[in-house]
Amino acid sequence: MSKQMSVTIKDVSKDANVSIKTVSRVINNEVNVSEDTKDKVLQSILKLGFKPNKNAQSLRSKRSYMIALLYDNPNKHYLADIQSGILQVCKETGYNLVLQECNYQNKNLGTEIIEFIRDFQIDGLIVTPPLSDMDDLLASLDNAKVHYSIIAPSDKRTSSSYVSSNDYDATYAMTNEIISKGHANIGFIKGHHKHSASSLRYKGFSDAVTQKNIPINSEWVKEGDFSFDSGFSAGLEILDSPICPSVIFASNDYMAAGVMKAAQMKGIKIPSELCIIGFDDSPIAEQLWPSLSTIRQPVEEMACHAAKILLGTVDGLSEKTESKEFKSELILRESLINLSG
Amino acid sequence: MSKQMSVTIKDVSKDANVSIKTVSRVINNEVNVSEDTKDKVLQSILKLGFKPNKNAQSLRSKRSYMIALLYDNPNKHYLADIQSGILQVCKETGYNLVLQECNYQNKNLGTEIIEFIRDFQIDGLIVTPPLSDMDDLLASLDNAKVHYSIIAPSDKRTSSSYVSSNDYDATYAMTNEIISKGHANIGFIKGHHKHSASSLRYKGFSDAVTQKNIPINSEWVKEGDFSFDSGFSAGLEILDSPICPSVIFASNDYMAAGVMKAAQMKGIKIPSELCIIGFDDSPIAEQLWPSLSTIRQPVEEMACHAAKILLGTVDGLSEKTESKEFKSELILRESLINLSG
DNA sequence: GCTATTGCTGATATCGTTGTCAAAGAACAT
DNA sequence: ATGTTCTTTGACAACGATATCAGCAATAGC
Repeated sequence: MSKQMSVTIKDVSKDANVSIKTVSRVINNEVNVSEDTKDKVLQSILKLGFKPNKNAQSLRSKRSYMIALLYDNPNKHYLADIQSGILQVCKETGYNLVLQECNYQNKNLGTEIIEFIRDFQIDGLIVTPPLSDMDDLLASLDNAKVHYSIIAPSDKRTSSSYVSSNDYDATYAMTNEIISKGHANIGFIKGHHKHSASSLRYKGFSDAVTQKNIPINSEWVKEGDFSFDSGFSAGLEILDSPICPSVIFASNDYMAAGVMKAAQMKGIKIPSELCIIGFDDSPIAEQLWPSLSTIRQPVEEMACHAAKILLGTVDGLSEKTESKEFKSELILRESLINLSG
Repeated sequence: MSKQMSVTIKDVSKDANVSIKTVSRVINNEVNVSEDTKDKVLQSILKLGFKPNKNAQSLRSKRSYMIALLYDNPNKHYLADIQSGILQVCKETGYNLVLQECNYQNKNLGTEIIEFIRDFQIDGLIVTPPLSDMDDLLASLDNAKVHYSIIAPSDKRTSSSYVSSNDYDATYAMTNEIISKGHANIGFIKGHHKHSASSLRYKGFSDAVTQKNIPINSEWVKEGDFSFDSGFSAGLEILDSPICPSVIFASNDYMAAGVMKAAQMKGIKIPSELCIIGFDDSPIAEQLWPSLSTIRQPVEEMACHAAKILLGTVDGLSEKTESKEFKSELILRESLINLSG
């Protein structure tokens, strides 16, 4: 059980009385190995507890069984969800996940990533927002023939694999929900301008109100950056307007939480005097009081799928998985009620 | 610039007109290379843009330049902070970080981890709570001569490297702060019983009140598991008592947030009718209204230090870094005020 | 002046796999 | 019986680095 030196392919080949190449064939599930020898080899592998040395495999076959996650500082819960989604798939397939924090303002990002991939023979990448929309980065990757899959790119690319969510449809639907509750004075806080989701979410909102002939009051539309603080200050500004909206729809839950704090500090009662809507269904949504109406995205599932796509292309063996758009779900909680006035 | 094939040590040796071993010597900063040849080789390396192949290095030298983070599902912000701390050091030193999610109830954890390390030739581990206190796991690691450093173990081990925080002192100090504000009816919500921090924090609290001759009302002491929900239900229970405490001290901010929601739902005003204290200074502490008094631990810094310790032992070259206890800081915000009644 | 030590260098084996290619044997067609 | 194809197998090179060890100067010690 507690062997000091690890068992190599050579030991197996001796034990099974075949050549090392044949053992290699069995390990890699190659064709043209007779059932008999295959069994024999598998027996020996089991008996000796042989595990192929990944570094030797990588060196020879130029594959590392490692994929990397590229991210730039999105919110931590989002990142954590992404990670667990990917790790699930990794666990099943024997791959490992390496983290690579990036700075999207870094001019040499493409070059550095490619260097990193070469250094460690990384088999593939999963790219998360806001990197998902950096065309030059993606072009570099394409150029270097790096396998990757993208989470939530702004435009559905035909060239590469991605998973996306229906941000537009979701905000559109939520806006109609708000309107159906009798609200007509609606504020909106946009997300970080570099994230493609920001414009999609705003468009879903603005299309919905426009179609119902509700005017957009520009005083009630602010731009944040998805952080609590930006939501807080945007909230303060909006609530300083001569006339306040009866709803503020923030592009994510953290900004919504910021708005809630701003309102509470000003003594504005939620939801009776002001309704608040978020996006993402972060844990905080349920933890606030009153709890936050929001839109749930299956982030973990999306990441899971992105990993499957990636490994499908990397690992010829597993079946190919297709790009997919995930559907969001409206979560109605205490922070949105019928207009009382 | 866009070489198709990568440059190998052989190419460098040809270009510099020395043996490959000499190039290897230069790469690894070995002694006994004359300045002249060293310069020559460095020139060639620069000129050709040579980067050693990590897999070949690993295969031969049994080092992977990868360290792994072992964790079991602590809260996501905590984990994210830990990750960024480690990644900082990794970036400086050229190491990479691999994630390894564990289940502390897994009977074979030790064996599996060691297998994982062997498979990928992982150079070292950073162990986070609650795994930090699993003696059998640590024993397996010791036994297999795995390098590791521990974040926040319960007892300061002499054998291995660790970073710890002064949980006991911090809760002790905070409790005195509470008492000095005139409070004598104090509730406490313990953390997950498997986390060593839980007992330390409780002990800091109980010692402080006992020393001031303040009795502990067992109805006001509940056990949670560090989650929002557990704090919420513990909060509800405590606030259902015939007499309510004037302060509830929760062992982390999430549970404190749960208590806050429970109080708000019951119409109890914070902080005038109930003060709430948390621990960790999670982002949520500042986002709540009223904002939460809490204790700040330099988690990221601690992780940073743990990584330095680990790499110090793994990588003989860099200087050794010592185990260290980090000091926490009391953060006093709106949720704690002088007893008004 | 002769041996011992030290500093620097290179030829070659080696790590543990996979890739190449050729050969042996079975199956089939002529 | 002979040639052709297909399946199964193994010998050996290769991946790109480090380790070992030996060799050759140059210096030190006596």
